[in-house]
Amino acid sequence: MSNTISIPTPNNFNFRRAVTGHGWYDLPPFVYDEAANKLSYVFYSTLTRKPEPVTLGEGGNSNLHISVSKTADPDEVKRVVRHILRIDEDLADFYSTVAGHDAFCWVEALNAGRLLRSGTVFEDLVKTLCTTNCSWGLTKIMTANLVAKLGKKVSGGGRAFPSAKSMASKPESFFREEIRAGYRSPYFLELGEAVAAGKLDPEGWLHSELPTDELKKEIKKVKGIGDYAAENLLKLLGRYDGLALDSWLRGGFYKKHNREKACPDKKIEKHYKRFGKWKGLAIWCDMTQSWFEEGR
DNA sequence: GCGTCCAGGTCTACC
DNA sequence: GGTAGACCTGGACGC
Repeated sequence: MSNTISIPTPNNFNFRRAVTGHGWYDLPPFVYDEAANKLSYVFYSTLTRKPEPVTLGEGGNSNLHISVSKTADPDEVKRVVRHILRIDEDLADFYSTVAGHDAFCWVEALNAGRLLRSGTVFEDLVKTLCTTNCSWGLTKIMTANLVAKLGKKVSGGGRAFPSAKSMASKPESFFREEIRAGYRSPYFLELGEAVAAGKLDPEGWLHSELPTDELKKEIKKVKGIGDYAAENLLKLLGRYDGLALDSWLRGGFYKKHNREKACPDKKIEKHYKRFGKWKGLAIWCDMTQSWFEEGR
């Protein structure tokens, strides 16, 4: 790497919180150096037709510094980085929605609410599938295996997330035995084949004009994607209408708002209903408040 | 070291 | 629409 690109960031943008406000930074090909506050990532360039490593860090004066290879296309790098860190996402309406609620007064002050996402919707979809019905530890194992065993290698080290084509080229047994995906194995293969054949276009969901309910139905057509997974992906697409309830969020809600007792999901829905289309982001901020208090 | 149990979200069959 | 059981893994636990 020898070129440095700078891009300006909004006033309410905090690099460390934009990276660590969501667990994705812990999944390859992301590598986060907490001490240096630098985030490395490898994306597959559609222009140079090869994996391009980037390293992001704060540059001062509201700028983000990006270290890239000499061969990388600067405009493509900027586009990918802006997408990953959601630099162009306008959270003003979210901040004004939560501003009137005492428990959320910290949210805007600490620039919370930017959820790190991958370079492509396909990558986020596969990673979301890796989060279903398993521990975070197993999610990391499956993601690491996918990158290590199927991702295109960078000459200087590191790998990109595998393409749909490379996933489609492997038998189901590969996902079962090498990725440790278990019963999800046929789902990975089916997804890779559908995207590689052009029958499914996850990237199109990013700018879909479908109402969220309709888009959720489309996303749920992917085998292995249910309510939680679809709503989680919708959050990464910038739609926060759904809570994406999983056991971790439910447990956090019981602890914080229900005297550590389990309750029906409807009660959780009712609690966040006041935040309207932002309720999915509101519950995420509410449940991760301690992360910010710990200095993330 | 081995066996057992559990958590985790979705699918399918069934009512 | 709601429910039960199966799916599969890693980790915790007891022996």
